[in-house]
Amino acid sequence: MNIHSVFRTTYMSLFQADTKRTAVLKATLKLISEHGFHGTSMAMIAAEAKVGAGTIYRYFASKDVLINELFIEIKEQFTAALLEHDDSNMSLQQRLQNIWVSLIKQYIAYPAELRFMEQYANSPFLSQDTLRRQSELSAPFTELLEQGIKMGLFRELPLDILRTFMYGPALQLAKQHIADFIVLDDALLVDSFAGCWAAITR
Amino acid sequence: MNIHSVFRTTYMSLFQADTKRTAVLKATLKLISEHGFHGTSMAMIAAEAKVGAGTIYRYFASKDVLINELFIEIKEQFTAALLEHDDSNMSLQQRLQNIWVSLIKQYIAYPAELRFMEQYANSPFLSQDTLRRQSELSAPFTELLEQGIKMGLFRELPLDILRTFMYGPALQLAKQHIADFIVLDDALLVDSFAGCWAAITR
Amino acid sequence: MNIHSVFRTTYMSLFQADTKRTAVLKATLKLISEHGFHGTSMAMIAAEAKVGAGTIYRYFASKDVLINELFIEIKEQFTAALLEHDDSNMSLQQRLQNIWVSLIKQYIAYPAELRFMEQYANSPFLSQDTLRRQSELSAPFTELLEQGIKMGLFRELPLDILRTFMYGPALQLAKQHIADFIVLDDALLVDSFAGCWAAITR
Amino acid sequence: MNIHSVFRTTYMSLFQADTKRTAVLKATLKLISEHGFHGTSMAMIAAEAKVGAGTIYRYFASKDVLINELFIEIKEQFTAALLEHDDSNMSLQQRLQNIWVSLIKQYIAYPAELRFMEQYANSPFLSQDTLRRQSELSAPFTELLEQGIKMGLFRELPLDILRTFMYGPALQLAKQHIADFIVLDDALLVDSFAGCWAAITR
DNA sequence: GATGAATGAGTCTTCATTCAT
DNA sequence: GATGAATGAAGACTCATTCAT
Repeated sequence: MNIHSVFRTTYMSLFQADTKRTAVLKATLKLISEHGFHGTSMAMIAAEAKVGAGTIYRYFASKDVLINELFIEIKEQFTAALLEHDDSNMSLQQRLQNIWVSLIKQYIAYPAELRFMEQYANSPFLSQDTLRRQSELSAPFTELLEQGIKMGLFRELPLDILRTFMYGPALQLAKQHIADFIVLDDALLVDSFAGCWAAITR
Repeated sequence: MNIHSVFRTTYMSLFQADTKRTAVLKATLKLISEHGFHGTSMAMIAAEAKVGAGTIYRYFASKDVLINELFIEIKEQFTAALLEHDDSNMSLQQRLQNIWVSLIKQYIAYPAELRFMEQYANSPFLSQDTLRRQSELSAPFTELLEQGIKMGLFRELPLDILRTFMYGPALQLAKQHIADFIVLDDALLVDSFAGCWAAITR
Repeated sequence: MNIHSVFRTTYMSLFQADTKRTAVLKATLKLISEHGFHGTSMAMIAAEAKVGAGTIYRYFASKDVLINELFIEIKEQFTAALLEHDDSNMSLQQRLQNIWVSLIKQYIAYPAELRFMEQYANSPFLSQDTLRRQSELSAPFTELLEQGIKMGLFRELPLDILRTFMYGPALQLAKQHIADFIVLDDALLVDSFAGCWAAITR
Repeated sequence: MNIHSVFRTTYMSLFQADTKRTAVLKATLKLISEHGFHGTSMAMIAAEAKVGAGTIYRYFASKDVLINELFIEIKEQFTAALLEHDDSNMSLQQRLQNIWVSLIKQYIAYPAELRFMEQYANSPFLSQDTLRRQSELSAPFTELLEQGIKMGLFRELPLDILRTFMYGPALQLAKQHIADFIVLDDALLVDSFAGCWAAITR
C-alpha cells in the first residue's frame, strides 16, 4: 500500500501545552470549536488553560488577536502537514493523490481545528492582515497543477477552477466523514481521488 | 442558449420587507453578514429594521431563535430556487447541469446569504432542531444521482461521495467568484460542469 | 445691612433628583467629592442613585463624559448664582463686593461642589471642550473691573492680575472656612473685601 | 535689582535620579502630572524609572504610600526654597515681598509639581497623616505677618485672613502664568506685590 | 400591537501586588 | 537587592430581555 498510515481513532490537539501561551491556544481552540466565539469567554479560556485571567493578556493583546493568531498557527501547521508525504520522484498523479489524501486525513484527524477554521475563515473577526498571511490550504496543489497544464494534461480551464475540483470535494468529504454521514477508508479515498483526477484531465 | 439568464449585477436581498417580521429578518441578515453574530446587537437590528427593540420579541422568542429562523428561511428559499429551471423531460446530464449552474448563480446572486449560511452552518448557534430541518442544498442532486446509479452510469461509489463531486466544486467556485479571484460566466460554468460530470461517470 | 442672607448651616446639593439623570449627577457629585474619581466606581454611583448600572449609560456615554457634564453643570449654576444679587444701580465698589461675597457664600454653601471643581479643574479628566465651555467663575468680575480701569480707578496692572486680587483671596477664604480654620460671618466678609478693594485701587 | 535672578526657561524636575528610590519618585511625578493618578499604572512608573515592577515595593509599601511620600517631599523642598532669599536684616515689607516672589517663581519653575500638589491637596488619596505633616506653603508668611500685627501695621483681621491676601493671589498668578494667560516678569511681580501689601496694611 | 427606557448579569480588560528566580 | 511573569479581584461598559405606557 502506498498510502501512508491509518486513520487516527482518538482525536488530539495540534497544540501540546508546555508553555502558558500554548495552553491558552489549546484551550481556546477546544472551547471555541465547541461553543463558538461568543460562547467562549476569556474567563472560560483561562480556567480551561489553568491560567490566571490576566495571563492571557501577556501573550495576546486582546481576544481578537488571540483568535487571529490561533487561526494562523493552525493554518501553518496544516499546510506543513500536507507536504510531509510528498515525493518529487513520483508521477504527477501520484503526488496529487498523496497531497489530496493527506488533506482529508488532516481534516479528519483534527476536526476541532477544521470546525474552527471553517467558522472563522469568512468571519469579520479575522483581520485583513490575517487573511493576507494565511497560506491557503489549497496552495500545495497549485504548483503541481501548473505542471499538468504545461504538459497539456488537463482541461482548458483556469488554474483556480481546476484546483476547485480537488479542494472542493476534499473539504466536503472530510466534513461528511466527521459528521458520520460517510465512513472513509484508504480504499475509498483512492477511488474517490480517481473521480477528482477525471474531473481535471482531458 | 440552454442556460437560463444572465448574472445579476446588483445584489439584492432575498427578503423584501412589507411586514415587521420580514423587516427584522432582512435587517438581521444584512447586519450579521457584515458584522457577525456578536457584532450585531438587538438594538442595531431594531434600528436597521426601523422597529422598536421590544417588537422583535413579538416575532422571535430570542436572538438565538431569530438566527435559527433566518437560517431556515434562507435555506428553503435557496433550495426552491434550484429547481426552478429543472425540466424532467431533459436528459439526466442536462438536468444535473441546470441544477448545478442554478446553485452557483444563486450563491453569487446572494453573497450575504451565502456568507451567513457558511458562518452558521457548523456553528453552535444552530439548534439541533434547525440542523435537522435544514433541507440540505445538495439534496436536489440526490434523486438524479440515484437514477444514474441505477442506470450503471456512475462510478461505484456511495451516493454521498458522488454528490460531493457536484456540491464541493460548486460551493468553492461561487466563493472564489464572490471574492473576485475568478470571474465566472455561462460558458465557463458549462465547461466546469463537464469536469464534475467526468468525476462521477465511469 | 446691605449684605444678603445668612450662612446656611446644613449643606445641600445643587442637584435635586426627580429624573434619573439628575439622580446620577447628584450621586456622582457626592461620591466623587468624598472618594475621588478613581475611588468611585460606576457600580457605586448606580447604587447611590438607586438606578441600574446600565441606566447611567443612557444619559452619559462614559464615566469621563459623566464627570465632564457634572463639571459644566456645577460651573453654570455657580456662575448664575453670583449675579443674583447684582444691581447695576449700585456703585462699582458695592457691586464688586456683592459678587465677591456671593462667590464665597456659594462656595461655602456647596463644599462638595467646590471640592469637586478644585479636584478636576486642572485634571486630565476634563476634555478640552469642557475647559473651553466652562464659564470661568471669575468672569463676572471682568466687566466691572474693566469699568474701573477706564475710570482710572485702579492700579496700572493688567486686568487678569487685578482679577486675581479678588478671586485668589475669595477662594482661599472659602476653603479655610470649610476646613474650620477660620469662621467667616458677614461682618468679616465686608472687612475682608475692603482689603481686596485696597489691593486693586490706586 | 533687589529681586533675585531671572525666570527659568527650561523646566526641570526637583528630583535628580541617582538612587532607584529617587528615580521612582521622579517618574511618578512626571507621569502623574501628565496623566493623573488613575492614568498612571505602577507598570508605567517602573518603565519610566527603568526599574523592575517589584522594585518599587522595596521603597514604597503601596501606590498610595508612594503618592503620599511624593507629596510630602515636594512640599518640603518647596517650603525650603521660599526662605532661601530671606534676609532678617531687611524691612518687613521687603522680606514679605521676597518670600512672595520666591513662591510664585517656585511654582512657575516647577509646574508639574504645582499641578501635582493642586490635584492632590484636597484629594482623598492623601492620608490624614500626610495632611498633618505637610508644612503649609503659606506658613513662611505667618511669622512675618505676626510681627506686623504686633506693630499695628495691618488691618484688624485675623492672621489667617491676612495671609490669604498674600497666598491667594500668588497661587492664582502662578497658575495664570503657567497657563499662558498672563506673562509675569520681575517688574510686574513687584507691582503686583504692592497690591497685596495694600490689601493687608491699614 | 408597538415602543423604548430600564435593568443587571456578564463581558473584556486592567493593574496593584506577589513571589520564585 | 532586583526582577518581571503571573495572578485575580475589580472596573467600565454592553446588551439581551422585560414591561409599563
